[in-house]
Amino acid sequence: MPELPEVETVRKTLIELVKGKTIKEVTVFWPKIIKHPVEVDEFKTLLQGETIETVNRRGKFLVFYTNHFALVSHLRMEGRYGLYDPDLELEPHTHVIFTFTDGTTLRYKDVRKFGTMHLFKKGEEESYLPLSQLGPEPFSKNFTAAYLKQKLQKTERIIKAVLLDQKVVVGLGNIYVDEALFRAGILPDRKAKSLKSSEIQKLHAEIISTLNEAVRQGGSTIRSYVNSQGQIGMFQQLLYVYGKKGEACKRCGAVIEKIVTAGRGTHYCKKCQK
DNA sequence: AGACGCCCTCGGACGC
DNA sequence: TGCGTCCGAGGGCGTC
Repeated sequence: MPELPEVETVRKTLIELVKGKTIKEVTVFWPKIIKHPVEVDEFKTLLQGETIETVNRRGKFLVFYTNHFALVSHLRMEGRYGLYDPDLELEPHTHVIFTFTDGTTLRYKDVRKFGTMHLFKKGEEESYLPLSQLGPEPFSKNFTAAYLKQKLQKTERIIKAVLLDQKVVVGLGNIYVDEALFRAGILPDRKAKSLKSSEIQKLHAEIISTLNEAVRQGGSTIRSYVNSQGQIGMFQQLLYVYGKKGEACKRCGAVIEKIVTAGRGTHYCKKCQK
């Protein structure tokens, strides 16, 4: 389930595979992946002859830039990109194929068909959903403890729900929210409002350091995540609570609990987190 | 403002 | 034990 560290790792590997390639043809087997333009034929036609200049990331979205367009792609849980020889047999769950003028193909696979693609004229992508409402990048100077404090104080929601909200800060999903809250020693179902300044400072620092370490490790491979060159991440070895229900806490030895809160499976240590 | 349903598939859990 | 069935997993957006 790609969150910021996984998407960043995909971006780094993907850019090496596609930079400078020119699109000859686009094939779409599952049109519902394409959210904009509404007509899939238009999506295919607009991309013909376009050359990929770079691949950026905004939150958990990949953004492919061509001469004239920005292709905004979300992998959701199981979306994957890979470069293939055109005569290689199509694997199951292949939904979109970009065929390049050099004969290679970029294939998008997604078992659950949850992923999305939006194509906009370059420069317009930030003005429309899905990018228009996003909060600051966690590594940017705009994401300060003071900013986070202000966001936490004016909501009735629990802290986990707030951290999952991409309008507040981008990049955190279920894994890294649970991990950052563990590292900060904060229970996931605390009211966001109830956090003290010292706790917010700690949480802010742990969000950044957790994501930073995960990026350095190439992300976490929990179920199926691999980067665009088929390599798994290594950060799962450094997880404290996510997916550890019933196991001993690495810090105190207490049993890791799992509850459902904010509509998500939520893991925590009742001794380390207050 | 915030909670909830929907999208989608399949592997693992569960029951007989 | 083996097979069939069911449901949890999750991000973002539209709706209430």
